[in-house]
Amino acid sequence: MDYQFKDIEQKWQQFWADNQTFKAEDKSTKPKYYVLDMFPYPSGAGLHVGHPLGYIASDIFARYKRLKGFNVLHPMGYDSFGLPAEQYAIQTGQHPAITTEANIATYRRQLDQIGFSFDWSREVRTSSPDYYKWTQWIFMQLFNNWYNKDADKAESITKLVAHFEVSGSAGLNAVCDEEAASFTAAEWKAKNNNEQQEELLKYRLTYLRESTVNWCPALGTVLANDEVKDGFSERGGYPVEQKKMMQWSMRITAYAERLLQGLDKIDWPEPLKEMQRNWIGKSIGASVKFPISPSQPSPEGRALNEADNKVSPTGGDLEGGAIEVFTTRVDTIFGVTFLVIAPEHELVAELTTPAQKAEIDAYIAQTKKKSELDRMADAKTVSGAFTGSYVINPLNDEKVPIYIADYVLAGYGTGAVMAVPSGDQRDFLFAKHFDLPIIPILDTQNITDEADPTKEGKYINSLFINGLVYKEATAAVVAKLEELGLGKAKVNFRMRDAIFGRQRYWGEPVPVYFKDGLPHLISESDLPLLLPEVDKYLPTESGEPPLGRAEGWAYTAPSKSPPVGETSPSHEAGNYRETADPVYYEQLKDYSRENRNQPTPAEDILWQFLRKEQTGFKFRRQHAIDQYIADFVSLEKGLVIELDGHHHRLSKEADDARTEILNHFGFEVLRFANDEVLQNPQKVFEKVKEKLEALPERDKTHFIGDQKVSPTGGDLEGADGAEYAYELSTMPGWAGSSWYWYRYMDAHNNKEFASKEAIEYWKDVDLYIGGSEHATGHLLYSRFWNKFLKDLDLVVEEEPFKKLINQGMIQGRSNFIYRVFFRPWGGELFEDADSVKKTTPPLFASFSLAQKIKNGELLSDDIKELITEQLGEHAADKYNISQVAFVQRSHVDVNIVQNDILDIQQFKAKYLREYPEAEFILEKDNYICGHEVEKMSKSKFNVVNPDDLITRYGADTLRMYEMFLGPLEQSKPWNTNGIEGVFKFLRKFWRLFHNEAWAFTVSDAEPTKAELKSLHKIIRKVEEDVERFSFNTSVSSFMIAINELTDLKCNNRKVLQDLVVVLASYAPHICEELWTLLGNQAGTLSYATYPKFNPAYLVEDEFAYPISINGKTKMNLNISLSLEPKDIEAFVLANTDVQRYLDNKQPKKVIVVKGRIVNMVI
RNA sequence: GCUCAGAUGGUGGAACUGGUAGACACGCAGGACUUAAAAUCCUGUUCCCGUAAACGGAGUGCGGGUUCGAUUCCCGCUCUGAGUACCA
Repeated sequence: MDYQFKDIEQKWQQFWADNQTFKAEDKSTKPKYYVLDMFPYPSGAGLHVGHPLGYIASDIFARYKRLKGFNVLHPMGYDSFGLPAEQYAIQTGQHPAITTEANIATYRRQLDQIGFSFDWSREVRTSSPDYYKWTQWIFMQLFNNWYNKDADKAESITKLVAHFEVSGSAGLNAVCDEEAASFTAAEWKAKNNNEQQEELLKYRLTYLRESTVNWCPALGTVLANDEVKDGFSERGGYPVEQKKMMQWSMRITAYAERLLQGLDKIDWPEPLKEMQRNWIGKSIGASVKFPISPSQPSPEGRALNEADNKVSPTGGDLEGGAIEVFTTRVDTIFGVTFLVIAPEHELVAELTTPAQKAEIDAYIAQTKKKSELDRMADAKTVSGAFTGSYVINPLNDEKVPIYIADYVLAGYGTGAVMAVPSGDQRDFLFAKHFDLPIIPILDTQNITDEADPTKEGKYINSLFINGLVYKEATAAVVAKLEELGLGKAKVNFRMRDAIFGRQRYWGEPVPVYFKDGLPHLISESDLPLLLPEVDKYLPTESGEPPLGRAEGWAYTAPSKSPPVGETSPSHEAGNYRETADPVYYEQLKDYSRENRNQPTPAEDILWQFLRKEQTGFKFRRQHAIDQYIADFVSLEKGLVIELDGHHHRLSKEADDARTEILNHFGFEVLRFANDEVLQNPQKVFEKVKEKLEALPERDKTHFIGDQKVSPTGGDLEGADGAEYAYELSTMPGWAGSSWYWYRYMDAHNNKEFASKEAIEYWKDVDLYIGGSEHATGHLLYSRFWNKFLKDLDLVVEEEPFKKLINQGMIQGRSNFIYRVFFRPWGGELFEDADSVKKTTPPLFASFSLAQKIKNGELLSDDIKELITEQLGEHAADKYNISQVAFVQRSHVDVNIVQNDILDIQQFKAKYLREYPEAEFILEKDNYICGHEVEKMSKSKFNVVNPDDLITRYGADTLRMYEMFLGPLEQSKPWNTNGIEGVFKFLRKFWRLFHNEAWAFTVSDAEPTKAELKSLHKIIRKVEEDVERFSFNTSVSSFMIAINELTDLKCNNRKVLQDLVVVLASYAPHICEELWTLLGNQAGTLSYATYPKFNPAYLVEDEFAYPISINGKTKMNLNISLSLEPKDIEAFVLANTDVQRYLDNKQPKKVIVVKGRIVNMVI
């Protein structure tokens, strides 16, 4: 029978599934090998032809390793939490779990038909409770640990508490928040539980802290740095802004050095390692404190500082009297002529003198207006402002002015730099602009036009380092600074802690509840904390994450009532603490602050009337009451004023519910429409005044201290089994993918994330294949979590992925058609030409004709001639051919184009409605399409679906063709054109086993020398190629081998049987079929033995030496390989043809490389 | 700007440690079979000069260098792609 790929492939896929052929053994005497693919997010679009590229490569490798006698773990699963399913849920109301389930089914079907050798018994899904139970469990371990720098590893929080109890914060070398306080053991013991918890939170490896985050309003969530590209969200491309919020973070910075060092020990692509190094961004330098010159720190400075309700961080006040900078060139300290601090620097207000205040305020206002993008675009213009204050250079006592400028970033180093205009180009430009001195500090420096950052030469103008060279000078300066107690050598990292919370629904719930505003872990026995059902997948009306909608989303304390904590810290007094529901307090505080900072125009106007007690009563705006944020409220009178049309306002019912609750808490609600306020604010103001006068004092009995009303209506007070609200954020997408490779080792364990034995057997991933887009996300976080788990002795390897390969991106190859228009004027087609489009029947010109029309080489008359010639006598009549011709290009579905030739029949059927009565002007009887390489996407009609190709050619052909396309790591455009060649090859291979009548026929004769040579060549070649991941070249070699054996008319059983094993990892279905036809037991091929290469079969006794003259090959001569160079030289020189080339002259020199070449110099 | 990767026929690409540049495949051209088309098979196919062949010349982004010999090593440059960016 001819090669019936469809039947064969279905048969074997069924067989593998039924027999669990690829199930890895948990224990084995064989050596282990772990081949892992980056598991996919199951998107609704299904797989396109680019997705399986890496999977095919890893599958070939896994199958090859099985043949080489390894116990191979080759699993697959789904990274099934994520945004698209949730966005879809928001639009349609369909639960993300249902969408995800459906998408996974599609993925599974598509993966199965490619014939992968995955061990599906170990499948994982990050969104399955069995799985995310352990993601939550690992989160809990992170919460329960801190980083001890002395031990250089994570240690239990109980150990930290023990340290505090014995010696307070003294002698502790920990990675922690900057605000961590110093205290003695006695002070520690004097703290109450909440205060202690608050302090411990500053050390935990996952912690809650107010931090500047990337907020994406369109997605309604924060994003990690690696999820933001150029100021836009990676998913969806929405704008991202900076914002302060209470957020969960992961203290990945604790591992910065280990993450950096580990890169040297793993076999990863260099560019990828480089990206991680840049991301970690280690710079070695020094920190220096510049004492503030005692002249005249502004007395109003402090009063003007709005952030009064914040505790000033240590060292951030004038008592210490110094500004700390970080520099990588401490040797240039004598060249410092000014200091620059970030506009957001905490000392700005205090340093600003009254005389400079206006200028500084204006500058700050100006920078605030600039978006991140503007700031980047503006990089070249110099801007800044003088504060009026000075610091003292500690090494030469010079008075140095302090400026603010936005080229200094608040988030890096200390947010302050010492400016050395002679050595740094930005400082140089700044100095020129503000006319500040520029002092050369090295005798080799040339600073006439620009800064010279050289380290060469000897120091000048630099007191005690004059005459020294760079290394000596740096050491001397650091030593001096240390002596003075004003500086020390310091290492800085660019990497920030990773933001961990997401204000979204479809993710792992954080196993945390809040008590007295502090996070507490739930009990381990309550894991998994299941994702609750919600009515909608949107934020609540008060702006809380979707989980805020879940009913009863609260933790029931397992035993007796927890001790009632102290009331809020004093600096919160006078705020809305007393009216807000304490459970939501922290969150509400953030949202209300955000709202205050972004008032709507109507709010702004109304506020002008209500502020400063103009009504006779004090009003607060964006004030939290219970779970809501009121637009304006008078607490004395209990009057809430609400404006409609604020961005988070939803429906009438919601408003009514809100009014009811507010009434319940003793508030009257007054509502105004935005337009009312905008059109007649005076009238609104009068109404407010009237109402205030009519109202009695508010009844405050609802809010007494921390005695609270539960958000769900139940009464918490003092009862056993009291309820505390759960965290409302969920975990980010990278949580589940940061440890999944361990779950595959022991996927069904319900006692541990994976058993000790399983981890000790499988250890780590030997080969990991995936895209480089995960360089600073998944791959960095995974290394971080792995190191953490290693510190806890839960895993055995420091690095999770020994070898990693990035498969290249498959780009799309779009095809274009060219529509011809005629109209009275020429040039491009604009939108206004719609009428022309509609009234003219579609006429398309083949590619090169279209080019000629575009270039004016083919005019209307020529076109008419072509139409008449190709379409008939009067065909041209329906076009306005007397007018000027021009063309418009549009995408055409690549699936109806083959080798750039358009299938006109299919086109007419497909585009019947869009282009009725379409006509085509052909070249050489074909319609040739234009082409271009673009991203593969639906909108470009260039998506090639693997299903179609499998239907047409089969999975084996697809697998081999994807490999044949080019080197695995290289990005390349998809082009289906060559696939026929691979298909022909497989047919030819099938043919070897069959006679003319397609009957299976093999001979049992002894193989000939030539047959064995071909066979062993390919045995060796595939071995070499697979080991170095050069899959494309082995496909070529297979073709060569089959071509040779076809020429030899080989149907020798021994040769063919080995050949089947060699090809089996590339084209498993056809090989399984032939393997059984050869008389082997079905299904044994996957665990057969790879044939042993025998070099004896490749030994030649002659070699066709290339004979070259002056390096140019002239001819070949067959010479016995037993001849030594001397004899070869004599033999070659004796040859008459050689003599002819030499013109009978004696060559100056003859080079003979045995088995390679003969070269003569004349 | 910085860092990294890359540049070879009409196309995808091969040439592994410096040793016959263009393997393998697509495409194209010609031919066989066929009433015809498809499919299949055969031959040719880097470019230039030459009627064809023999033969000759050029040739791996550009310019130089090392070498008997360079796609491969070194120096300088151009272009393309990726990452990153006032990081002190």
